[in-house]
Amino acid sequence: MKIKYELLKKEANTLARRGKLNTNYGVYDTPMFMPVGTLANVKTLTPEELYEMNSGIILSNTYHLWLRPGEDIVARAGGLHKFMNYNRPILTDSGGFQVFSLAQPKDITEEGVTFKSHVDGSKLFLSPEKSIEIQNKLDSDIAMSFDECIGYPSTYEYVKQSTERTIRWAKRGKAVHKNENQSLFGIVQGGEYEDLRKYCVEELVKIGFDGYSIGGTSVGEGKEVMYNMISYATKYLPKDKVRYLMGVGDPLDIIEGVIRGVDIFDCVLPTRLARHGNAFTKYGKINIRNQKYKEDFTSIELGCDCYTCQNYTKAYIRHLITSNEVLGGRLLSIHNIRFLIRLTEELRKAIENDSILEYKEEFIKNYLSNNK
RNA sequence: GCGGAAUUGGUGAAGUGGUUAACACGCCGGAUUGUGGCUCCGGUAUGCAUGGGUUCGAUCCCCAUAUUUCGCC
Repeated sequence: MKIKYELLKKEANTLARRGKLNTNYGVYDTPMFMPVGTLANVKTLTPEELYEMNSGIILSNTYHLWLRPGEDIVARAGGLHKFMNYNRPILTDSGGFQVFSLAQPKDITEEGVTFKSHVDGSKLFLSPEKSIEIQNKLDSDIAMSFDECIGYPSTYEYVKQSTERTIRWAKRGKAVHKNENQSLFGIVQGGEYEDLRKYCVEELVKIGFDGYSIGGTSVGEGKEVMYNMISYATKYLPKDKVRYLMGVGDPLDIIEGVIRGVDIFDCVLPTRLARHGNAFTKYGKINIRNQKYKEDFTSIELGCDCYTCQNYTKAYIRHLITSNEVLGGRLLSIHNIRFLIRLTEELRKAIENDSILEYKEEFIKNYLSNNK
C-alpha cells in the first residue's frame, strides 16, 4: 500500500502537527525521528534493539546499496526487510545526498550525475530513472526522488537552475515508478529563497507525490537561514501529506522543525556522535572522553529509560570509547537514538496539550545550561 | 676488572654550536545534521641524564659522575 498520513491535531500556537502514518508495517505516530541505516543496518544495532527504543521508520541508502551488495542481491534475498531483518517501515534515500557529498559540480548534467565510486574509484552514473529502479528492487516502503542537494552558499541563478532540474528529475522518476507497494516522495529544493521553495513545492504538488520532503538544509547555512528554509516549504505544502525534513537531527533543530510543521526527521547524528564518543543529554551534549568522567560512576543521563542508562556508567563507557572498543559506540548509539525518539514522544504530548512553546523554552533552558 | 656505545616530553624517537627542539603514539580539548571513512581539527618538552668547563653563545664540543647496553677477561 501507499503510505497514508492522517492529521490528528494542530497545535494551537504554532504550525506543529500531531499525526499518524499508515504503512505496510503498521501505524506510527508523528512527529517521528528515523534512525539512519545507510548500508542496511543502523550502525552497530540490531532491529530488536531498535524496536526496544520505539523506533519506527528507518533509512537506508540507494547509492550505497547499489555499490554493495548490489540491488539484485537484496532483491534475491527477498527485499530489504528480509535481507536486514527489519520488520518496520524502511525509507530509502535516492542517492541525491551523494550528489552533494561525492560529486563535483561538473559531474551533474540534465541526464544525471557521474560519480566516482568511493569504494574503488570507478566511474558510475546515477539518473532519476536508475535511482527509482534500484529503489524498486530494494523494495523499501518509501522511495525518494533523485535530487540535487544544493550546497550553501549558492547563487540565486544556480539554485534556480538546479531546482528546476530537480523538479524535472522528480517528474522523470515518478514516470518510471510502478511499485504499488512503495510510496514515492518529492524533495523540495530552492535553497534559501522563498520564491524558489514555493515554486518547487507547487511544481512537485502538480506532479503529485505520496509525501514531501524538505531537502538542502544543514549544508552549512546557519540556524536562522535553515529555519527560514523550512518555513518557506511548510508554508506551501499540502496539509494532508506527510512532511519530512531530510538530514536534520540536532535536538534543537527537531523542535524548531516540528514548530514549523514538519512531521518526520532523519539524521546520522545520534549514531555518528556515539561512535565519536558524544552523548545527548537533557543538559546538553557531552563528550564522554572528557577526563572528568574518568571516575563518574553515574549513568549518561539521570532519568533516561534507555538500556544503556539502565545498566552502564559514564566511567565504563569512557573506558570503552578511549580503548576503541565497539561496545562503547553501541551503548552510546542506543542512548542517543532513544534520546531523540523520546524527544519526539514528548513533542507529541506537547502538541496534544498545546504547550509546545513552553516545552521548547524549558528544553532550551536545560540543554544550553551546560551543567551536567 | 678492561674497552666501546648510548642517555632528548608520558612513550618511541629525529635533530642542530646561534630566532619558535621534527615526527608518531599517548594524553587534554573541540568538531560532527538525507553516513565513504573507529574520521577530522587544535593543544601538549622555557628544555635535551647530573655537575663542571670551552665559547660572545651549548641540547649539540671537552672533562667528571651516574645509569643503561655491547664486547673481552
